Amino acid sequence: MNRPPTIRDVAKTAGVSVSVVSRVLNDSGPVAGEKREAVLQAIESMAYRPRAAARELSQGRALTIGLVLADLTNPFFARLADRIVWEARAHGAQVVLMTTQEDPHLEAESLDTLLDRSVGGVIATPTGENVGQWEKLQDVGVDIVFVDRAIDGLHGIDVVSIANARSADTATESLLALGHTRIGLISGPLSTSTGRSRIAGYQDALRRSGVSPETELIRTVPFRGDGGADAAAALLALPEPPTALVVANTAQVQNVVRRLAQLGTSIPQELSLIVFDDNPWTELVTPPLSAMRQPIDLLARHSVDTVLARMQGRLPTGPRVIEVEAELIIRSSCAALIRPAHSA
Amino acid sequence: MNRPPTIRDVAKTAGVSVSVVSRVLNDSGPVAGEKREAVLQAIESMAYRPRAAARELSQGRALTIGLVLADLTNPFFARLADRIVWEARAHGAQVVLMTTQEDPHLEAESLDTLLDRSVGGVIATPTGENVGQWEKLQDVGVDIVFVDRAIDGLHGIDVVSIANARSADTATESLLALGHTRIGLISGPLSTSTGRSRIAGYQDALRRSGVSPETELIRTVPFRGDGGADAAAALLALPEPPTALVVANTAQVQNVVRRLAQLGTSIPQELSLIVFDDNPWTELVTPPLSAMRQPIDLLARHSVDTVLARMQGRLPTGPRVIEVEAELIIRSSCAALIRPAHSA
DNA sequence: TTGTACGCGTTATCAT
DNA sequence: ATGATAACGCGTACAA
Repeated sequence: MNRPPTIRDVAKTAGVSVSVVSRVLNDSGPVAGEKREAVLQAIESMAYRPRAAARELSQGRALTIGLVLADLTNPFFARLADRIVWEARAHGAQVVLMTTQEDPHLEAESLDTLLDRSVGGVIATPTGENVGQWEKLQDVGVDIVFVDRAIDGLHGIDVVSIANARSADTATESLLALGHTRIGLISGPLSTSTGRSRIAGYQDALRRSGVSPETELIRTVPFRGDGGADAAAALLALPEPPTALVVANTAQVQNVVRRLAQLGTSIPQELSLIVFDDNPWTELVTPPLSAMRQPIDLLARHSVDTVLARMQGRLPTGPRVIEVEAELIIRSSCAALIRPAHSA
Repeated sequence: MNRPPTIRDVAKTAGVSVSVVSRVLNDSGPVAGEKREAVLQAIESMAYRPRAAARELSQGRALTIGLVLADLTNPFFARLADRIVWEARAHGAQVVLMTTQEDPHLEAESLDTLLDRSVGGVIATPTGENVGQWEKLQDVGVDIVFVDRAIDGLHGIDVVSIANARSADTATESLLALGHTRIGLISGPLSTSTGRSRIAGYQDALRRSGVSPETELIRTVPFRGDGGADAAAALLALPEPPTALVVANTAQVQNVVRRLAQLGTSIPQELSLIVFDDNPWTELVTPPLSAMRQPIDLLARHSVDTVLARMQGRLPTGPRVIEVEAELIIRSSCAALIRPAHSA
């Protein structure tokens, strides 16, 4: 139980004043060469480390990033968290992690807590609610970056995501190229830009091929719950079921795939399938699934870069919107349409 | 950019002194009923929230838990993190997350950082190195709980894990019951108690059935890298390959399964398989894999309970060791041995 | 370069 | 028994 040395201890043994020590620590002013040496020496020998709490208190802001994710059970978010922690560390920033479990109430609580902790910035996958809360955070100067999703009613917030419209377009197009015209789409809530963009991309691809999008083939489901699985089942139960399916709600991929497996739907014979987000297991299932691979490391890098840049005030005003490309990985879950669907 | 109210602001508008406010806040002393009301009122109306940094600074310790995990890419750790964050939140504690990527160097860095942040406690899956660092942490009064793994050379540290020996025993026994006698084992490093215990359990089960454990069938591999996959391949390349395999290195399950899939080893015909840790995808692959399910929520709950209890000094001295039971989930990756192996 | 006030919640001391 | 006051913890930043 040793009391760690303080900056004053260092100053004392180095024979200088605390300000000098602070100077060399943050390189925030001129220090005589020898004095600097003495200080470095003292720091080294005493194994001095500045206390984060003290720094935060005086600066009113911590070099800490609040990471507010939906849940770590989802491999996509888990890997995102892994990379974000990694990137943050590389920049000397810490990450305090919170999960919303897609529950706006929990999200609200988390935001309050982050306020208490006076974090400098937040990277989040918002639930879509709590607009007021987010604004309050902004109001006290916390920099916010939404990653993967953005929500309505909130302006001036940086967003890092994949090119959603283009990705959905690409996926849909590849299915069209195989002769499919009845292509189902399971996507995220319309309250998120992600959901809307993916639907738009899907529709664009369809129209380009002269296929008119049908409402019954588009299902938007919440990020959490059995919605995705149910939607898949419902689509298959349609009088004229789709011959191909795009699961563009990243959070629901697992549920949908599981349900499909339970239903014993033979893939790709009965149904061609493309899922959003490529996981280690997508190639382990039978058949290996074609997937839109999201460059998670890029999402992570850009989010961290953006928050940190904002925190250090080295970003122009006005929201920064970054889109990275997803890549279609072709495996064995898509087949050419043998028996074309009745085109009504 | 509003400056949040301080405790003195609250005291002022409530017409009392700061001590009174502090009293009601932490309920650390008697306060007259009406005054208390006034204070609560003021807090409410001003939306006052105490700054965490100030509290930490004065107390020298934060109600923050450092969570040091190997990596979140592994679904086991990801789900563990998810539950730990959840449990911590339920107790009003925050979690700062760091990953070691199984690299002792990164781990050392993380520990330093945690020291700076004066976290009250740490929950970790240690790499096995940095014994000195861990001791230093202990020395300054940070409470440490190892979860899932424990390491040698470090005493007086609380450990929460599954009953490793028994689990390996159970898995092995179920294979023996199917007639297998040449059962391979891929386990974690011998430097971890986890690795050793699982091997011991495996051997016990074997001996109980009159089968003498053969060294060539036991492979210990590091938590990271291709070791697990290579070990699996090596086992299958043996002159007399095993007819069943237990993958008891949780961190390597993914690698092993992937390699097995690449090798086209037909399961369970050529090889019966039991893996440690049950994931959403273990039942999605073909065939669905039998697995030892680890009660992740219990691991999380007990680790959080333990650190917090320690932090609040309400635990007797002497390390607390908690073991929870894992459960064998039978699916379709194990079959009775048709053509018994030559018993030499 | 140095001295010192400051930020803010906590707690010990003192007065009522 | 209550409430008020001041000192403390520690790094930062500005004035001297």
